[in-house]
Amino acid sequence: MSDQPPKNSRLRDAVRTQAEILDVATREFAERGYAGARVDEIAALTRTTKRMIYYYFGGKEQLYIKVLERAYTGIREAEQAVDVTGLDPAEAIRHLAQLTFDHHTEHADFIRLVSIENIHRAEHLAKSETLAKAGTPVIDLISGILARGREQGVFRDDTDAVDVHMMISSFAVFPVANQHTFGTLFGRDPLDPARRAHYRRMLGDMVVAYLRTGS
Amino acid sequence: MSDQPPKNSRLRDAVRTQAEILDVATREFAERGYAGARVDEIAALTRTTKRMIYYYFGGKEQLYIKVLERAYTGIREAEQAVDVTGLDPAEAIRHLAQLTFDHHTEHADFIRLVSIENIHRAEHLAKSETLAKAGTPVIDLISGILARGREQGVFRDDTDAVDVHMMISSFAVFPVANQHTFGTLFGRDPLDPARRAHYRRMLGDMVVAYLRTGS
DNA sequence: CGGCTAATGTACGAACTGGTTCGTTAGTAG
DNA sequence: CTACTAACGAACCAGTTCGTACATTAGCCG
Repeated sequence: MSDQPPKNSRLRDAVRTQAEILDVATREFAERGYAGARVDEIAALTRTTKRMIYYYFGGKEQLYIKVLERAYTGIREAEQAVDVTGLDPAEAIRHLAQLTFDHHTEHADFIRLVSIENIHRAEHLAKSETLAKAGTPVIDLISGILARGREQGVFRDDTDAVDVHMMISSFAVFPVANQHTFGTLFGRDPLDPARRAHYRRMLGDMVVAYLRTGS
Repeated sequence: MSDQPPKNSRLRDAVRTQAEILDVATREFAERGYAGARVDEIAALTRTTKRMIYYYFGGKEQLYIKVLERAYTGIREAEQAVDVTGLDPAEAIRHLAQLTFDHHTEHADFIRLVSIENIHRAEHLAKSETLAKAGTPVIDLISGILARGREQGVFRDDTDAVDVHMMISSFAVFPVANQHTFGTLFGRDPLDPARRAHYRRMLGDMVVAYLRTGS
């Protein structure tokens, strides 16, 4: 039981300070949008000062881009971890769709950042070198599933992987992205646990039913 | 060919001034978000001055709420104009879905405002008396179609009108709401005319295929 | 045609906000 | 132990932004 100082006992720790700024900034940008986010507010919620944001990131915009990059990295990693070996095509696409649904409904901040970025016509996304060249593993995965489905004659063949990904994403994103307007107008919280489970099944059924329909 | 002064020759016209402010404000808010929109900019794009925005609307937030109300009124009216008499249930739901798709892809400003409003957790929507109590005609329409479909034994019965509306909306909203991030990441503009027609058909097929699947 | 009021324009100010300047200190290499 | 540098903090600044006070006038009503 020695009293060794824990790693973060260092008063000055570049890595930790940067990580803390990114964490707080992610919340702030997701919460208030790019224009609505306040650099001073981010600094205040950190153990450090505004000075360090400019020291490490250069400015509000560069910080926002880093936040975006980190958020997208999260979903890329989740996608790469998906394994559908041993599943028949219908089971495979359902599995992938429902994992996508789970990921989105569990990462509202990410969805909010994407919405915000679309309001800005993806101008920051375009500026990011990391994200521009990063591949999209999920497309390859879907391509493989679709190919198998067609070989076996169980899937239609007039829709490609990107289209199917869009179909899945649409239904996985909507309850999160439009939770509040939808909830207000229809008096029904789309993320209520029971409803969420129902939508999860709906999504799987929907994608499989669509793909099985003759073209 | 008399030289009668046209109606808008009046230098002072309350109705016209208010309408012009609302038009410009809609564009500005949809373009830059609530926090990003500038009252001075809205005024500058109008034939009148900032003074009048405060005179007629009271402030930035009330103006934004009016903009929201007008945008929602547009889609309400479109929904009320939908007529599916004479169509069998599958045809009817496909028709409605594709009209929804058309409306959304043609009204990007509305979709952007909805995204923005969700970032703000629908707090302005909640403040609007007009919108809070306004009904949602489309739900009744869908209810009727679903009921007929079930009577005829062609539709599953574990999904209600609001759920089906959400399914339709998801796929109709996504290409517009996420046009830029999706386009950037997958190198494919989801609103490209050819693609748009393909997605329109996909949506119809998808909803019908889903509803026909046994529960 | 006189006067009353809705409608309008100008100029300004207080608070906010992104970014910077200047100086300080913790940690470590030698 | 010393000296050097990466890491840091406080105060400040210039430009912006929502909102308002004050002055003015178009258009209508009797």
